[in-house]
Amino acid sequence: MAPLGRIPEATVARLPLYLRGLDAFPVGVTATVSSDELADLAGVNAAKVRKDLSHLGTYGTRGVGYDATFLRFQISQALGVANVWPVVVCGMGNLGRALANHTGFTDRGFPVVAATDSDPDKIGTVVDGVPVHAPGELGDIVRRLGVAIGVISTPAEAAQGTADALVAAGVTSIMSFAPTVLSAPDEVEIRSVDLATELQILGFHLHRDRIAGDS
Amino acid sequence: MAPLGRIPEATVARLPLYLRGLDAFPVGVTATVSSDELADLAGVNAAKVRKDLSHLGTYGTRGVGYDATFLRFQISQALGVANVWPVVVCGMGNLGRALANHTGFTDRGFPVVAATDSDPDKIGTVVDGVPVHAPGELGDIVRRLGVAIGVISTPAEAAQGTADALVAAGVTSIMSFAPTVLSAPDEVEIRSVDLATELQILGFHLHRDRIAGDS
DNA sequence: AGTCTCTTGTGAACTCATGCACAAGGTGTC
DNA sequence: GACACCTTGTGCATGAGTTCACAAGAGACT
Repeated sequence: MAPLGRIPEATVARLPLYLRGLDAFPVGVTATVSSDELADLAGVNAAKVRKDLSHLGTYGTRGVGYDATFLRFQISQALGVANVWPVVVCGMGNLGRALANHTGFTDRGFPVVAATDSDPDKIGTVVDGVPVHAPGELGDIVRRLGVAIGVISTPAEAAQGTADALVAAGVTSIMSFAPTVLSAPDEVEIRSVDLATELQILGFHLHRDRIAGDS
Repeated sequence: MAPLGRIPEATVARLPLYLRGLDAFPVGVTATVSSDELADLAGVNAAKVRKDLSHLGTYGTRGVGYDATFLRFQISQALGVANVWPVVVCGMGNLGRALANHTGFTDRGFPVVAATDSDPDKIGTVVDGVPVHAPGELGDIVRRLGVAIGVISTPAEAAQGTADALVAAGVTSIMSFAPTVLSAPDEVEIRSVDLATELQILGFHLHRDRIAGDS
């Protein structure tokens, strides 16, 4: 009903999952997919799928399901997948190098076009096709290569400075792996992924289960 | 008031952030921290901090704040941080290698004690102190080394098989980086982190802002 | 046409989480 | 001891997100 109202954050976070699930259907072949099937493919439940898709104004066919091709188009449209957003990786440690070389990024429209690192031995080299520059050149890189997203994989101490440099260069989307809080203007979108924190959450449940077992 | 009731999931997810924030206070020195300060350190607001801590039955002192040392102890207790949970990394590609070598894991009580990979050239080698085994040995590794958590950093195609093997070996906590949905029994806790999905969410906002700008 | 079966789209209840606002209860000062 | 000043702990209102349940439609078969 709402052709393009505000899409809830929770829905936005699931749209990529649906898109990923639709990869199970070959392109060019007409096929229909029900909310039930898509729910399985995305790992959520059917009611959520239907409500989420209703926010896109996507119309499935009652009694039949959704046309897989058209649905893919609709979700791609909403997510802006057609765009290509160049990425710069800041901090070429173990994690940074893995990210720079991550094929899943380029495949989905997020080519890593450059990297920065403070190690003089790395500056000027090309790692897996990605040129490594000095942190001071960040502003220049962003402007020259049209970088839209900055990935921070520096040590925690350097993270805020890196974020500041990215913001100063006009980057408004940041994904950080540094285990620290970053401050930035409101218009800058920051997604923070702390791997150790994720493990601690798993650890909490293990701990709880063990206590529950000791009865 | 509630010495140990059920702690809401949202609170559990923030406890590691508080713990991380408390690192700003030196151990052994008595210091007090207010909910306001801790909120800044963890990147949330003060009301949330107080409500979260109230779930632990933690008592701060009105007019003063929380004793940093005691608070650290309380949160550590709740999270079960005293325990050490050995981790096995499945899939030693770029990402797997970075994870196996990630100091943040060992530092927080999650030592990577072994890894698996299907590449015959890697099997039998030791990468950054972590021995690499064949996937078939997974069950044996888990039992022998007391592995509590499995990290899946294999390609998507191999992820489900790896998860099945982990579950069969008795692992009930899995962290997956594979871009696919994993199925497992209910008692198994799975945390899925898809890096490309995270970028797509950032991309959505960039896309939206660009459209909003074109007016 | 009528009926049966299927699946969407959505109103409504419900759960979970957030944020406000303030009383309760400490500390320190005069 | 009284008073001023803090900061916690929490009741309550608000909001976001999830789930249920079912009417409304679309196709298929007779």
